[in-house]
Amino acid sequence: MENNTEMMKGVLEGCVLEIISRGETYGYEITQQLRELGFADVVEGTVYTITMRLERNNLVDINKKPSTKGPPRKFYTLNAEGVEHLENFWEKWEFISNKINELKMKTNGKGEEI
Amino acid sequence: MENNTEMMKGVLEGCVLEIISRGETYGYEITQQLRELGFADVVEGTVYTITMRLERNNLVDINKKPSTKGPPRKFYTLNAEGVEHLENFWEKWEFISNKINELKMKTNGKGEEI
DNA sequence: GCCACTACTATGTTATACTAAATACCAGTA
DNA sequence: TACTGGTATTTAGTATAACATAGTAGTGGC
Repeated sequence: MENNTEMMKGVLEGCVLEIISRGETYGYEITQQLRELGFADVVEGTVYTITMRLERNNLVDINKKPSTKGPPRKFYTLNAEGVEHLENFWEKWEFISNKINELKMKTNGKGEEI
Repeated sequence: MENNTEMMKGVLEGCVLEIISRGETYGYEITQQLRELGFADVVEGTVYTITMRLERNNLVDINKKPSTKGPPRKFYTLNAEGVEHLENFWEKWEFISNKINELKMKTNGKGEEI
């Protein structure tokens, strides 16, 4: 699929939060998980700007650990605020995706259902 | 619901295309329809920037008609390219919203389903 | 005349994802 | 040793889209 970047705005950060919520992880691994999940062309730079933002907004705790495969990793876990933020994200997602699916389902005329 | 504007990026234009596809309509009416659909805080300025963009990208035909209630209205209909663009939008939406819902449904661990 | 509603336009701001490049650590190998 | 490739983070700059806000204009009712 071609260029989805605009449609990813506002949701990619939520996806990263969700991934972190499942267990301590770090930027490089998050990128790979996103790719496995089907967001094939998400690149590292994008994920790092998000994790940096999460740091700046105090939604994560940080834990630096050495790696046997390269430079040290910065592991993230969600703090209380992060968890709240994530719940909030899913509520927003539910709300908006429902609205859009409603719009999609409705037929012609001026609003009658199928 | 508070601030969803980032999450609307990339989808609002698609919603406007969808509304136009259901019959000739104009900016002010599109705004009201979006509000009725639940996108309560979409303002006129936003819709007009979208319709201007649709014009610029040649996705719509334009038909100016007088109104008994105010200044003339610019009625839009989708042209062939606009229809194609709309179909494309819904494909992207299906793709991305499915991915996100998959992510939402999966539990902890490293990828096992519930 | 004044106000409310209808209707469009234009300017500047902000947030977010992307591009691209630089840096760094380690292991294997020629 | 030097080189390559995979792992891992940082940062500077760009593009895009939605938003806020203000301005312009036409109509009808008080």
